[in-house]
Amino acid sequence: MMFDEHNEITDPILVRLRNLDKLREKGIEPYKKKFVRTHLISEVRKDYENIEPGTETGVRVSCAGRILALRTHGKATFADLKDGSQKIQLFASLNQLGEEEYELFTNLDIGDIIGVEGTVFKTRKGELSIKLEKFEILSKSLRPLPEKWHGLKDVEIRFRQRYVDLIMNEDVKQVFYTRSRIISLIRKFLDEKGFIEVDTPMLHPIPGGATARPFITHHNALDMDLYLRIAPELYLKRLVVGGFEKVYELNRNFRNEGISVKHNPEFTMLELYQAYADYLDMMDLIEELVTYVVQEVKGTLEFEYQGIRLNFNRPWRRLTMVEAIKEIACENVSFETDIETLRQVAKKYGADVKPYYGKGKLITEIFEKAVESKIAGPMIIYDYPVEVSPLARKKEDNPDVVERFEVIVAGREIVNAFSELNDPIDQAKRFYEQVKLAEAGEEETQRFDYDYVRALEYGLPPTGGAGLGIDRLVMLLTDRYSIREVLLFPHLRPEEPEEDPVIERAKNDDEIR
RNA sequence: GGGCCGUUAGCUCAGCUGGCAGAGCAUCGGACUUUUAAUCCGAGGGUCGGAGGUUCGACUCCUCCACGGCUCACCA
Repeated sequence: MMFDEHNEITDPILVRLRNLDKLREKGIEPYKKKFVRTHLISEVRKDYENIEPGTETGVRVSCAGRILALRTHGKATFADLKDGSQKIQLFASLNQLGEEEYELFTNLDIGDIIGVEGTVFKTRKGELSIKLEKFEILSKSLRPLPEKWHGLKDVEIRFRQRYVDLIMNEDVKQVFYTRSRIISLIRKFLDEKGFIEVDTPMLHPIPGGATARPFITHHNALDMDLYLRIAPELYLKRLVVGGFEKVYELNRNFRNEGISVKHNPEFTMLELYQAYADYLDMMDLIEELVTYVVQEVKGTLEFEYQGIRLNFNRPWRRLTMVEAIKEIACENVSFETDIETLRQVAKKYGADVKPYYGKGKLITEIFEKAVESKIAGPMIIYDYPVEVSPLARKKEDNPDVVERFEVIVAGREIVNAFSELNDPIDQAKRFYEQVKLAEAGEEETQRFDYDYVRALEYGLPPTGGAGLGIDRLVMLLTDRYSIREVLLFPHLRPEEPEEDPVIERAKNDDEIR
């Protein structure tokens, strides 16, 4: 019900629409195009935070921001103003503003965006404030903000209307400042090492570079299906063939898989490739990169993630997959173990063992089910089975495994890296093995990419490559349990449009016109 | 996709074994020139997520649906 028995408007949006109308009746335009401010609120705070209570600086400043609280006391009113940098108290008095302006100020709604001009002073209670001389409504807010004390907690509203979450929850805003910082630190680190950032296609005719189900889309003019990329890997290595010896791409991948606390359909990856390097060089580079970022962001290399103690001091512990299984799960398995035993062990840990799984896949299953989640880390797990690594170079003294490693932190993979397979004949064989697996019924396999093999035929220098999951790194450094907390707009099902009095108003205006 | 849990005023939440729908904040009206979760007086505000069903009677029990959370599976 939007009207009560006295025919008063009770719907909060209608109340605010009425307030908007009142402003327009007074000839005040509530949506301005520009406001020149002299100070960010943080600058005012920085310059005058230390003045004594009761001090009038006489210094004039103009600031702008959103009203988050209003405390009226008859002929004087306090308000909290928040801009992108900080919050400050405003003091408005009838004396200073005059009757008309003062009434306008007390009738502001919480959430309104205003520009102010006044002098800096500190109240007797020691609150740094701006004594208003002038103010201007810059944007009228038509929707009530959540309650000031409990704030916004409803997770669904927080994600659907992230803008409200960001207004209300400073810690959420900090997560995204940190995210931005992490990304720019990574770019800075790689740029200084002589890497160049490149943009390769997001629309792939063949989804490659990873094992995952792709999103399919369609190009109308060419009448062809295209896939949103699942990884940029094959394009980046083509660039190494072309002579870019240090390249990286830091951008989105798309995978048509389940959504969970660790998975979003689109997520951000860093992939980097360095010519004339191998996976051991990648271990060093990744250790250096990650410890640099951790130190810059956390100020220390030892911290807790969700109660798990992490220690990023170098060198990180390095174990082969088989060693890790032995040490952490106390299972003595290897490529020497007969396949039936491997199957039994894998099943024991809950793996869904398919008949066509070879020893390598079974060992990987055992590692993932029995070991991975128990590692605090960071720990480097290396010597991955060739069976699960179709793009990595085989180890010279052991053809069962490849020169590949993953970095595990808090039970999760955050880095995957290897010496790139640069033998075109071997690569073609691996693609054929993937095709055979697909025929055997494996749902997720890599597709045969003829042009990629052709590129290798020209000669890919020995190359080391690595991929780093940015979202997961951000989760670690911001201590967030869910990936949604580090994505500004995590994927959600569409909602039913709610009734919106503002849109109703717009429709009615149209009818009048 | 499976399992478990949740959805009550603008927000945060109560609401017992089925019996008149509640609080705080916000809003509206009034008082108040140093408050800061301002205070004081007064008032209004609900399709109890949606649709069915059981019942004399459903926020409460049952079924289905929607959305969300956690979890398992696929995956990073």
